[in-house]
Amino acid sequence: MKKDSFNMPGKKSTDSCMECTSLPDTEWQCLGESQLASLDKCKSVINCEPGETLFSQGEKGNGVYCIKSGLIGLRRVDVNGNSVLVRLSTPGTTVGYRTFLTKSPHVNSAEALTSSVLCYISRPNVDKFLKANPLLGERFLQHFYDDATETENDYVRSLTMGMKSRFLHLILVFYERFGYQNENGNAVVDIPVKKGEIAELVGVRPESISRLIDQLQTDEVMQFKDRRVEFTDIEAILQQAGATV
Amino acid sequence: MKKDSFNMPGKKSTDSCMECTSLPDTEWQCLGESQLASLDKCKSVINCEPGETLFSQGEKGNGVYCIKSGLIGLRRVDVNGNSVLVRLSTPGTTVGYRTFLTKSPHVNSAEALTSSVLCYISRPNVDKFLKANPLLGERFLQHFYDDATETENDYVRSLTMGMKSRFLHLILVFYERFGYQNENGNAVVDIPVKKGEIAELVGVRPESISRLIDQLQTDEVMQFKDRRVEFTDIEAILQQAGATV
DNA sequence: CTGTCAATATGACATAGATCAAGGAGAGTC
DNA sequence: GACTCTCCTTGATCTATGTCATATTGACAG
Repeated sequence: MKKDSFNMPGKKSTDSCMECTSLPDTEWQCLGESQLASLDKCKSVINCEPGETLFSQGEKGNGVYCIKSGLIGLRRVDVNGNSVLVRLSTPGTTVGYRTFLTKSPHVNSAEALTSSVLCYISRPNVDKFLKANPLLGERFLQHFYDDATETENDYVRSLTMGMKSRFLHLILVFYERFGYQNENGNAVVDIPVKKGEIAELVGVRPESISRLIDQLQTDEVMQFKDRRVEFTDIEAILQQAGATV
Repeated sequence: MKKDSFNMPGKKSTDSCMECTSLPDTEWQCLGESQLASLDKCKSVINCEPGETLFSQGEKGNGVYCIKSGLIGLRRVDVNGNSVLVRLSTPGTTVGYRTFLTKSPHVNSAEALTSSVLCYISRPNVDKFLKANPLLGERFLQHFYDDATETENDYVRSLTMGMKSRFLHLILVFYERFGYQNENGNAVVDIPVKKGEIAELVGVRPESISRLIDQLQTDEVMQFKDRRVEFTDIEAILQQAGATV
């Protein structure tokens, strides 16, 4: 539909796992060279535009998607149509692996939030590698553990802290992954999602985020320019991200 | 400190796993008779009074506790001292197993909410059984999966639904586990925790729960007598437990 | 039977977010 | 350059829940 700048079907040069810049961040890294080569042969590379769905909640899992680049959101929609972004997945993360731990269908939908490149590995092939290398399963278990712990943290935060703290926490998470220093030596992040998606991540309405950003700017805590955030009062940010205010 | 009606140190008759009424609900059930006999020898039986702590968040895990009877609450206290009951564990559940999946310390504290009887199995012994019977690990993984899914559900509920829906959902969970029909054919549950603990489970203040119960009674949705709840309008309960009202 | 303590209830009030209704503002299209 | 869309902002108002201070109740101790 839109520009296909990232869709270059002919170009296969970066499709090999061994050359993938995200490989070190993946569970697959524990596979040896020969197994990685075999993975190359059975995987398929997928280009996703923002809004495209990888799988939907309720579907049974047919394979996993390893993120090479981009950003994937795991979304949950409840009976009343309320949508929450439960988790974000960045390059190196494999999404959809949970249905391999048990036989249950997907509880969340996965959708591309930015233009993303993914490698799809079908269920039988995943099973093959899991069997061939027990380490792989352990890695996925560790990943699952980390996800679950993080969700539990988010749960507790949602019950004990206000929107402001949760928002600042989220911004700090983005900063950890994507932040840098600008020419003034100030901490800066380019938030990879829309404001409306921030709202879905914090679990509030977009209007509330809008007003909060307003307040943070007049309080000179941080400055927003489009999706670029510059931290002007790091102390306040760190303090309020942990404390109920 | 209090009456020791459940503390009968001399009485060993019900200490055997094979005779434990909760055995069928445990992961340990997959062990054969001989292994269960060996488990009997290395476990120790613990009687816990309400308020007693099994382990605290931040501690490293030294073993697991299998609940024979009673009720255990997993509690998380945040930096500001806000306490949340993240999860309840009923007989048949083994608590503290998470630290066996990875090497991380406990993220929650575990405490007895009612008089409880538990069997403690030390880390080396757990390791021994895990090695001897791979099925045991699988069962714990399944359990972990279910816990994580439930926490994710709670998380979404906390973001999308009001106190009333979350409260009713909790009551229904209690009903599923402990409910029965009374002489009038009405659904009844004896809530196993204090109102203040209900508040911690729902993630609100005790005063709010107090007022909510008041409202539910005048709306003739349910009647409370001490900890006994009688459902008078099941339709309303089911509907509002799912819907944002 | 009275004092004490924990748990719960009640009332008055404060506030965080939701809701509803308009109004910009930027990107792609004609 | 005007059109339309989606995304975002802003203002007015409403409501759920928190807060704080003060009862009440029931269990147990002396």
